[in-house]
Amino acid sequence: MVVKQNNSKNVAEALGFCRDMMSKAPFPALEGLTAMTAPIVRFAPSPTGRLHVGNVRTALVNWLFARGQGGKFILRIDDTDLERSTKENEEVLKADLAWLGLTWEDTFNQSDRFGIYDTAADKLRAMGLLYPAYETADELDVKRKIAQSRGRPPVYDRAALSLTDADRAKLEAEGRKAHWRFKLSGNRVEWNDLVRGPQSIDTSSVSDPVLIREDGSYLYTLPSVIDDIEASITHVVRGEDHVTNSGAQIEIFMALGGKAPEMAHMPLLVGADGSALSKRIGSLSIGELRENGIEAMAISSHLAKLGTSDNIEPRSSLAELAEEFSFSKIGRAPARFDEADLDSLNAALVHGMTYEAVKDRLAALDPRADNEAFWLAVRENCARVSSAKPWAEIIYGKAAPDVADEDRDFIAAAAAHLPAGELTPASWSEWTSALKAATGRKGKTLFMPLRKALTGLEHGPDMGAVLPLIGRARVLERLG
RNA sequence: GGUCCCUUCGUCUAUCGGUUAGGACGUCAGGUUUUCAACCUGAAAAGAGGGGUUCGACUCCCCUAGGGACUGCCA
Repeated sequence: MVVKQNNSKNVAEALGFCRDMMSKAPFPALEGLTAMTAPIVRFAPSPTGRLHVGNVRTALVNWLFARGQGGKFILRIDDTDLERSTKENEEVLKADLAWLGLTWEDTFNQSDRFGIYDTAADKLRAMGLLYPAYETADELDVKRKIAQSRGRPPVYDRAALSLTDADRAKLEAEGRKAHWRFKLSGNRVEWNDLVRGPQSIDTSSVSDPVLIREDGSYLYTLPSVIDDIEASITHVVRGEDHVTNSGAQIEIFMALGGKAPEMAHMPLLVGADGSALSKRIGSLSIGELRENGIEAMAISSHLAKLGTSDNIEPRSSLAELAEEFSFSKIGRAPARFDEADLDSLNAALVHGMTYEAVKDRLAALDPRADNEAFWLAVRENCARVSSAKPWAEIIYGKAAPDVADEDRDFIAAAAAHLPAGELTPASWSEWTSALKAATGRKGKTLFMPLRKALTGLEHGPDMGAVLPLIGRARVLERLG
């Protein structure tokens, strides 16, 4: 990949012109235009921790959009912060995405590309768009506080712009190192956001973004733009916490000669209580969810539909979700993420899962559980696949027969009336009918003692299906 | 403080000036399953508040309240 430099100015201007026209055009025209080329999108996590629901939603929406349009999904590892990024986190992150089924066409690490960023930074310097500043973090902090106390917006005053060469030499001699800021145009930047509609950011109300730290390392902004240009990203889809950034980023896109991609900023998720999704839920990692027995498709289904005009219902494949995906279905208000809702969606999904879909996991749970009749009998009593495990023990292993004193004679009679031969799904009703005739018991008093004697529990899957699974030998043993 | 965004049943939402304000999840009731779950049927359940504009406002405008984002040498 190479930074495209040629004709940058003309192209940028032309695109800027188009962009203006488009932002004033009604939506259908824009959608028609963007739908013509297959999108290339990227998900760009920092490997500084585990994926959480907010991240996953962003990844998912990118993936669904790209795949729904026959496009490409690129995984970019934003590891420019060498301090906090680890290879372990990166591996876990990739494993989590793979578990979710969010496969990528291409992946790369920003940490492998510092040379490319250096080249682009030089180019910006040559254009006079990247300037050195020498304020320390503390000094900037003070400036901000003063501005605020005067009721002024805390925007960087560009003092560094009026530094002379001599001033700079002096500062450097004092041992100060420069950090580098991008010089914003001060114009209003406009774009037509795929979920928010026409947007504009007044870049005069925003500080010139620092692109390069004092230690020479890159902040998120510049590498992100460079990579988006080189990877030919057509759509940047992310959370609305990036809306303000977009102003500066679009200007950098233009400066570097790239066409700024289409943008879509989704409302953020909030917690069940309506507060910011930071602390508890924000830390709710996909790993925890997975360990809690939540299905990947339950997570995907919930996250894909939450905050959209579609009903929140389980889907069994990402392909279905991709087919149903549309930016136009996404609302603009923050949506509440409630783990309890995810749990019930998960249960609904599990109730309908086929034996084929769970076969391997059943085998891992308990080899005896790995048969279709068993799964079909117990799945509707399972809120998660792992809930099948105790049923395997109850059916195939040891159950603790629970027989009340007043039922002893009845249970003895039951043993005597068990239908002959191999037990089938029809055996249960034959058996209970015979017992009803023989003992005069009916209803709950007929049924419940049998269930408790055979399973030790007062609840559970349909006995008609369970009885043949327990089998004649164990039935007699438990009755006896 | 400033900028931007948002607000319809508990939750996710439909409505794009005229509707008995619809659906889904959840809840509750009934049915069914001789249990629970599942399933079926039904019910309760909403326009944040206040001003306008209009014959008519959930819908358009303003104010207030509440919520969110940004305002970083984080992403």
